[in-house]
Amino acid sequence: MLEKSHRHVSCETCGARKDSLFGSFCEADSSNLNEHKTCNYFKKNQPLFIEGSNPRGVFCLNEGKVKIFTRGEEGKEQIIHIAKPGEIVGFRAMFSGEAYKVAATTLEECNICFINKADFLNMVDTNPVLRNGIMRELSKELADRATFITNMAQKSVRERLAFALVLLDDIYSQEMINLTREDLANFVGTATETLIRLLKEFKDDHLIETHARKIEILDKQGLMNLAGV
Amino acid sequence: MLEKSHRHVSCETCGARKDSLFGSFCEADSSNLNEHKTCNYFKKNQPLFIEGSNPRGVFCLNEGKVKIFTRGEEGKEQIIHIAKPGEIVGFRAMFSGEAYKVAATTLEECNICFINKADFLNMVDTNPVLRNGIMRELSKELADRATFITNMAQKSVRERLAFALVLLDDIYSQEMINLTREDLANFVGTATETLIRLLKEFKDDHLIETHARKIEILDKQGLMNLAGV
DNA sequence: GTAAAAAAATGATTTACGTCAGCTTTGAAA
DNA sequence: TTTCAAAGCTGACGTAAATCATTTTTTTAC
Repeated sequence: MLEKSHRHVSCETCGARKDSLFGSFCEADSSNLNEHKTCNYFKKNQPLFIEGSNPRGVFCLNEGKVKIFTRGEEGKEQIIHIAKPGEIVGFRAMFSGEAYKVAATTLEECNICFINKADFLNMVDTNPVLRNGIMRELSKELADRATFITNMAQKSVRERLAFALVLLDDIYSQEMINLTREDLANFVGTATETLIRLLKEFKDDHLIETHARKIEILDKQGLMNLAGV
Repeated sequence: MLEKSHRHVSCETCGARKDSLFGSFCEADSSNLNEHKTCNYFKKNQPLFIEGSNPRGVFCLNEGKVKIFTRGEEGKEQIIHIAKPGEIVGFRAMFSGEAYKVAATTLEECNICFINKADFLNMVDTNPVLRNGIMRELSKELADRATFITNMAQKSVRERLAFALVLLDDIYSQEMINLTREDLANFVGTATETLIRLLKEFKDDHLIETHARKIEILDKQGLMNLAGV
């Protein structure tokens, strides 16, 4: 499935681009973008960047998913976001002038384009539509994270898991959710054992079904009710 | 103390401006800003804006502090940030094109300037230094919130309280921390009773002293160690 | 296809923290 | 200065969820 896409993808014809911040690009912009990007294959569990390193450019997901996470004291991951094709990863640190505070690692085999810092910043500087898109994106994410914080503070693990499954169902759209139990626990913010026990309860309640690692959502509305959304 | 500042403040001479996103403004910019702002007095516990309302402009804090919060299911507040003089509040929603996802309420008597949306956006559009400052600010806050989420997920209430007190000590600089126990609990993400019990433990350990509502930090390094920072 | 390693699952136990209920202190307004 | 509601504090108690230990299943790599 990745076989076919494990090659150079042109921005002009990239299906993922249309959903991205570059979606509004005219032909000239797209072709310019295409000349300034490189196209790379990443295998599963391969880091795009790690905490503390200096940003050299941005990553544009063409195929596959990427987890964005920080590490707590004992190195335990807290997954902040899971990025899907069309998303641009790593652009926040372009503007802060600081090293990465988060890390990004592939969750599956991925096809990812890279645009170096100078080229990207130049595009942002000269393209008001892109710039506004980025500011809108930054603002929306800020609001999302406020909700995330509130959920962590006030909801039970059961409610947060239900909420996470609903979010993941959108991210994985037609596919089934395919994360290790540990990654899922690190997204929900709980212990792996607790997560597994709750998944079983959700199965008993016919909200989900599991196929080995994969999770199938049977009753999305039921999960939303449980999550209090 | 507020008496003297409860009047029109000029941007050209505003002490708080120098620490703000408008800090780099030249004389012409400052005077332009001054003409486009209104200066308002807010009493304690007065909302600047509430969740779900539509943004009409931004608020520039000249004196006093403001809490930024969301509400969970039963209306319980989760404080995301406490803004101090020099900070500009409410500018994120300017770019997202959505209603406020958070609310802002004064924590004390405040002197706050208001710049309406069109004027502010015009400044952002025409002033690259301001714009870059805003993008930097948005990015940094995004990183801060990732840390916040991780703390909520992985740290104990005791650790989070220690961390919060260290943060608040910076925000309140020379003054003592002066928040209701409930607000402090809503910042740490815990129950008021639990917060009070932990404050007592911190007192017993000579990390803090309380003077009625006010909290004095005795051993900041000790708190940082406890917080794991 | 098989072996080894990694991940998932289950059980037993502990505890940090939330909730409820009642009492005391504080500070704003009359 | 007095009053009274709001805020602060304390104790008793229950439970959600973490931790640790072990077994079973799945995945990976040869």
